[in-house]
Amino acid sequence: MRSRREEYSESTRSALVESAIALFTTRGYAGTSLDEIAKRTKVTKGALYHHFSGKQAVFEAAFDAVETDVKGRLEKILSGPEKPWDRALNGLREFISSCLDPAYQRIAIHEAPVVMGWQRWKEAEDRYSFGLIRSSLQDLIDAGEIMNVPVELTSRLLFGALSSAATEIAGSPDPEQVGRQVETVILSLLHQVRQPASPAPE
Amino acid sequence: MRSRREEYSESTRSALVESAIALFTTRGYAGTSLDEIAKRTKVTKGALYHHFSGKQAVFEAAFDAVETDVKGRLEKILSGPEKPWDRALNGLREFISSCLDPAYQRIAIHEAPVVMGWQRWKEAEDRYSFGLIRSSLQDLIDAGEIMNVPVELTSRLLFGALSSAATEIAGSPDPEQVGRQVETVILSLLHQVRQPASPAPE
DNA sequence: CGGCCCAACATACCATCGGTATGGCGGTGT
DNA sequence: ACACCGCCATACCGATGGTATGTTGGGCCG
Repeated sequence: MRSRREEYSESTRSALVESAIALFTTRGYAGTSLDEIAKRTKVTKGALYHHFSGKQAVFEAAFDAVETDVKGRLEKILSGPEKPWDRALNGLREFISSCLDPAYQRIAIHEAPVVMGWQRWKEAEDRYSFGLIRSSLQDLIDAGEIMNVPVELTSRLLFGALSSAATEIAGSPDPEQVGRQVETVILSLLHQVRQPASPAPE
Repeated sequence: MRSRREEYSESTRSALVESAIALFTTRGYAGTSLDEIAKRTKVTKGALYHHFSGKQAVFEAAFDAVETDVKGRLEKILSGPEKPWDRALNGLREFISSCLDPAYQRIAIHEAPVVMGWQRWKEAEDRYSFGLIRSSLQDLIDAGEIMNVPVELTSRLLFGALSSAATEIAGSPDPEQVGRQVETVILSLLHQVRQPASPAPE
């Protein structure tokens, strides 16, 4: 049972997270003050510190929010009825697309490793988008679609490449076109490790 | 002609940079105060502000130092007498090796994009390690060793993948072994793109 | 219904840190 | 030798993350 009290509390908390996402995205972690976040939410710093233990905690809540969002969309696609290779391909497109979201890109990709520390970031990513990329790769191997590459490491390489690519895409004047280019390059690499079971369809 | 005055000045400046590199590497940008840097160099903040316009400038000087170091080693290898493919291979090994340096990894790879801003970082990287990677790739294409991939974009992907890989290597209990694994995976991807002249995608 | 309790905030304050303004000492050119 | 100025020290300010304490209003018990 949720009392009115708890409703209000949850409401202000999510409002704080929303403000944090907006400000962290535009001004970055260091460039945003807690007073700003509080002011934008129309509460005081006291309220903020009631819900979060500090600035780091606020950031991690924002990180959690954007990651959960992306993870949801990816999971939906990756659990579809298509064949493994097609699911992976759609997942790839969706991930690139997600990386174009300024919030995800700045908070989750760029600032998170620095703010949270690489160790914590890596552990967190295991439960979010990176985890999905890795399991997708594992699926492709299990289905015999591609060669038996080292999953953990290859996932890292892929994730790093895609993250860089996403930044490049977002910074380009024609994101759509560069996006397709990225897809082409990635596929032209992946195609090479694809098992000879199926001859190249395209 | 360098007077004693200038010698002293240059000496303190480089000492400041050295301290900055050490502190930024261990505690990160946000976790390091200018007072600490000054204290470690046995000068005051006044001296620091005489040589640098602010904290950002100190960081960029540190960035410049570590990047110049890596660039020097890479250039030496990449201008060797070997064939393009072998030079690139050696360059790859050297870059991976360089990424294992905690200072280069944390300052140049992780914090720089956040601290300097992605735009400035990208422009700076063009003049350092990324620039060398891109020109190496261009050389391979010019020499007909690999397919005519989009150089700019593929370099970004490579750079991103290698950076992630380097972090993974450095964080592993057996860096040497993971390092070789990275080399294997990268080569197994690139090696397939290596071919007797073939037409290009758009 | 009345009064107590505690979660949910607000207010006031402190320490630290980046940055600035100013002072002084010593090398250097004339 | 004398003035000058680069090199660095000292003192101070405003902003910001964090803390300590005050206040209010909903929930619950008698």
